[in-house]
Amino acid sequence: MAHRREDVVRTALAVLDAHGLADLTMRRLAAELDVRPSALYHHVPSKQVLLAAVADEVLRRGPRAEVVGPAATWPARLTDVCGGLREALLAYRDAAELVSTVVAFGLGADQPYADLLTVLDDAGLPDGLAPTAARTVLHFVLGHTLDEQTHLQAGAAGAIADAPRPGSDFGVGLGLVVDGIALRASVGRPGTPVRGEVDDRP
Amino acid sequence: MAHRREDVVRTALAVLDAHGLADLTMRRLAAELDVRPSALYHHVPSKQVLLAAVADEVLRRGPRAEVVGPAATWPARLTDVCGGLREALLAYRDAAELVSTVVAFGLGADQPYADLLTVLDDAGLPDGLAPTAARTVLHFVLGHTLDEQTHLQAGAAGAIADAPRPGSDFGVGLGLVVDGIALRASVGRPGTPVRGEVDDRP
DNA sequence: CCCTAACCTGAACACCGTTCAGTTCCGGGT
DNA sequence: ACCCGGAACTGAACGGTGTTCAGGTTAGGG
Repeated sequence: MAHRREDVVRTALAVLDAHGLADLTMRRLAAELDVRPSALYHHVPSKQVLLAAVADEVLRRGPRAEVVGPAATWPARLTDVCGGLREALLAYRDAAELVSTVVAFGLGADQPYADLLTVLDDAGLPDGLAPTAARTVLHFVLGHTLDEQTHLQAGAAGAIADAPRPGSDFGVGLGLVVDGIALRASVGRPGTPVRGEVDDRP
Repeated sequence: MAHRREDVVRTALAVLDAHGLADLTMRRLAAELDVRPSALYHHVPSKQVLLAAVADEVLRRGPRAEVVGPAATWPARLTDVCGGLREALLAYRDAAELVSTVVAFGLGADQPYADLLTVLDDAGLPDGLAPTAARTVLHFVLGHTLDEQTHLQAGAAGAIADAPRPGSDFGVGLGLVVDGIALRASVGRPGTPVRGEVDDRP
């Protein structure tokens, strides 16, 4: 059939979305491509690398929608980036879990951190605080969205008695972190704390 | 040999600490107990449940050191709880990864969230904000510590060119979140933002 | 027209979590 | 003293996993 690496990654994402991360197995993926499992190793050196590529693909397809322009205040831009990341993760089954582990083990998916750092570099934070702030925001977004997606899918299955997160939780929690950063920034001083709200439709 | 469930969990924790989560396998654990793998299923219904029990054991052994008294301000108590949780996770190899996944999938390890909620209930937050704030703090501590432990162990192995996190990162990042919460609290108003610093020895 | 390089097969290796019928063995009640 | 119940465990298997490798097939450019 003569597939290419691109086909493998795309099909892997399709299997992920349709059957979940636990069912994204090399044998299953090979069957979907009508190929023997060993053939996959001509396109990808290991499953780890494959998963990293799938994570990158999820983020690449995610809505990098610049809802607010580059002229907006940094809290508005930061909130925008976080909302886009969350939507990208919620768009595919188990994507939050996948991206979280890929990020945690440093196998790829560096774009979100880079994006956050770009925005925070314009916030006028004290020296060296921007990377720490970026990591703090990233930990929140990944942790929250993983939590949200897990409970969402648990609710979609038969698991009753599983209290779903209030839909506004993301915006509220993110607001806490953003305001904490704003306290250290030279623009957006306290007294006029920036109540960055995020677009939130389930 | 007549082992009990308690022995299994304790030995599992020892294997985790000595060889890492990837090597904590039912067969390996059985060998360590000088027993056949099937014997483990008389003490534990599945590996998932075993891992949850190990996570709980990690947290139980963790320093619930009440460095500050119950009479201290809530930001000080919150910082104390978070520092204790971090230390508990750093005390055993791969413990951050283990506890993070157990928490994320709701299989156990509820104590940290409960502890955070207890403290935040005294902060005088607007109605319904305390649980959201508790989850936000928990996501930060778990995410940060997982990151920290991963890079720590990557550095301990041969992986050079892996920039370790600055030791003060935890206290700084936590300070951001705590201050963001303090902005919403009726005690510890802005203008006197609480610079909660945490004990931080690597 | 041939040859190279990409692609793929078939078979195997060394693991993994889990199940289950049957065996061992010890402590306590009669 | 005897028996018995139950806890602990064995041995073997099942169906799965990621990965390796020698060899075969095939399409495209010189």
